[in-house]
Amino acid sequence: MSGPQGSGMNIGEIARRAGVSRSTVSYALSGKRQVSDATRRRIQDVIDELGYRPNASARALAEGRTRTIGLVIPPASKRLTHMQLDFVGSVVEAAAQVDLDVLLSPSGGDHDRSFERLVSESRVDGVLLMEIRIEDARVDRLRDARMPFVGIGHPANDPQMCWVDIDYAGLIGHCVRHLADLGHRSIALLNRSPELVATGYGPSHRARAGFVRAVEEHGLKGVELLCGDDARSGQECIAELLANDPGITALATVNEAALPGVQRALDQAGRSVPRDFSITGIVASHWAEDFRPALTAADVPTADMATQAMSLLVERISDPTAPAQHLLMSPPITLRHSTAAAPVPHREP
Amino acid sequence: MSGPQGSGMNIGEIARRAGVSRSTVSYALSGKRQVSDATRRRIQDVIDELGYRPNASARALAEGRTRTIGLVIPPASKRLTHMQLDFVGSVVEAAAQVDLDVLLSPSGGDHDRSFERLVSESRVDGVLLMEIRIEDARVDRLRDARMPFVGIGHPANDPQMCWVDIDYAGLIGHCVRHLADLGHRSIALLNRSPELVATGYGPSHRARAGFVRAVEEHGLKGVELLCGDDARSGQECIAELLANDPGITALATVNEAALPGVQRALDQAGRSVPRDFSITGIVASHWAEDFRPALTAADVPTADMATQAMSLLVERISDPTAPAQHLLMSPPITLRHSTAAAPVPHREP
DNA sequence: AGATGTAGTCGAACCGGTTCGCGTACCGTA
DNA sequence: TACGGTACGCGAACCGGTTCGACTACATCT
Repeated sequence: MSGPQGSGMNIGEIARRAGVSRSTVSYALSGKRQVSDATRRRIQDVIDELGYRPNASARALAEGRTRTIGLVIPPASKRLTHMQLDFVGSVVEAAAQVDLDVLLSPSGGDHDRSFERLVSESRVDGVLLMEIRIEDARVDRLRDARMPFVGIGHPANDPQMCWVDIDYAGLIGHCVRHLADLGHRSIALLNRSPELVATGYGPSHRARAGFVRAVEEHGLKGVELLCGDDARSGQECIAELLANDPGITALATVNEAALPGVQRALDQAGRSVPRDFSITGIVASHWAEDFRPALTAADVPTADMATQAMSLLVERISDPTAPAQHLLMSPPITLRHSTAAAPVPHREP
Repeated sequence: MSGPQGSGMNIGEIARRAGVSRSTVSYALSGKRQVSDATRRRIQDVIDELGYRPNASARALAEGRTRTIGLVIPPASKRLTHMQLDFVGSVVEAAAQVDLDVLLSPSGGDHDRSFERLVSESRVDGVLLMEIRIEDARVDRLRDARMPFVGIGHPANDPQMCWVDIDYAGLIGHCVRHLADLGHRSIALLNRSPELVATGYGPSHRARAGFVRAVEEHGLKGVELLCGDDARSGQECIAELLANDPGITALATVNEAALPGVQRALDQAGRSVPRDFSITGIVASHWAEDFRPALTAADVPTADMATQAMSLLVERISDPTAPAQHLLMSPPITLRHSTAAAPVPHREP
């Protein structure tokens, strides 16, 4: 019934009460050797009666694995985006599916105590690394320590590393093409904050690259906006855009948190979506559906990514020498109601 | 330099290379007994050279504590609110401050494997329990297992339990008084989702109680709205409210996630804030500042709460017999720009 | 000089599991 | 009846730390 905290509740005690040796109890529990039905039942009865659960630390010490993985998240000071939050939730759920626990480590800087504990004290069997920068010292640190890990996102060209990522460049390319097909000639990219971009945040750089390339390919005019990850910044950014570049008729965004502000700025400028202005981008699906009108966008499949990353990690833990795998996900653009044909240009008479 | 994963890197190896016994290395590291400067230096040199870090499981087993706490969060399926997210971040940060790691356990239901592991396998030294319901089996389970824990939120009257919470009833009372002082006579409470309220979610019930009481005290008309935790629901809710009860001139909210929708509904109805309609409530500060106009609201001090909860937990871990403490936080209402004097009633001639 | 104290170190036991090698009882078979 | 195989269980070693008691060498006090 109750927990094993207080009293001397351990495998030896179970063994004593069941009249067998400690090893027999262990085997009865793990099934790694045969134990007679009668004995097993007797042991099980004692266990059920006392509510015994094996001590995790002792087991980890003996087995040489902790049944725990580390999840390295951006530090709390930089507020997590909703997408990241979703991802954390999905990871925890995916881990629970395979009976793994998740240890959280907030680490942006490189010489982080919590991160160091993770890699060097055998606290976890493997690590999921979020918000990887294009040059990222933590990747080297993990490799150095021979700690199995999978990146959520990927650094610059590193074929030995295992990761799952979203194809920001390709997806933004699709968004641009979609807008071009609708007749838009001048469009903007709403990117993340200048600080984040400056640290070499992969998705921002790749979104930019995809944008520049696609804009060129379709012969469009393109403007990139660096915008803080909050509604206020979004409002300011878009207000400024509309003032300076009134010819812009569409927006592709990778900055979800700014969306409420985008909406306000458009409202204030009297631009109605999608009649006067189209919006699309890469957005977690519930944000897309929270927007009015619902956003036509590439829905980030956070749950999928988490599951994939987890199974990659599990595989990597069981066989660290296996060849590295990369998964570049490219979810389709879901058509909703925020994009439409470009407005007919207002010609001066 | 590198980590201790691969090779036989343990305290015995350090001892051998430094030419001392294992216990001496242990004492040199912990400082629990005197070790001569010369020896200590020699040991430290070896450690630095090899990059040794003690194995966490072994240490936990020997010391009888894991230096890890569990954070029980609502399951991922129910999307976490921004406030909860903030809180998770703050907790992790507060834990890092005192060199504790955080193990995440998503658990809403009662017979959760991950939760059970937490309480019964000695995986953590203590637990922080989020989203406590008014009747909550997990509280009993933790007490049963003699696991030190602190609630974020509190169940019905339970003086032995240790918790930190926000004074929803009192704060909503303050909000109502603030609105009454401004001359509003008909106001609404924007509460959380019907499902959540049905499960006996404390804050919702206490907010309701505080609202009902204050409305009565000030002789106002009050309407309670149960509203899903997302912008869409917020929009529908408020649209309906404005249609059915056009006399309502102000809103107190405990539902942050619905705010963007609230804004849209008011815009569509042509009500301008704060001229035609006032809004206040209990809101994480950055949401309050993301709103336009910025919200006059009681800012939830998530970082504070996390720090307080953490220190309570640390204390409880070191002395489980200490008397239980409760902390009912009541942050002041920050005056911003979303409330103003009630509009002059439109009299029919 | 002998008694006393103290700083520094060692060896062994312990934390609570897992795993390996071996012994024994019982089975069927030659 | 002797033999080999199998099913079952035991004891001991091990995982990598911490901690306690004891021992040594040397300084101090009387």
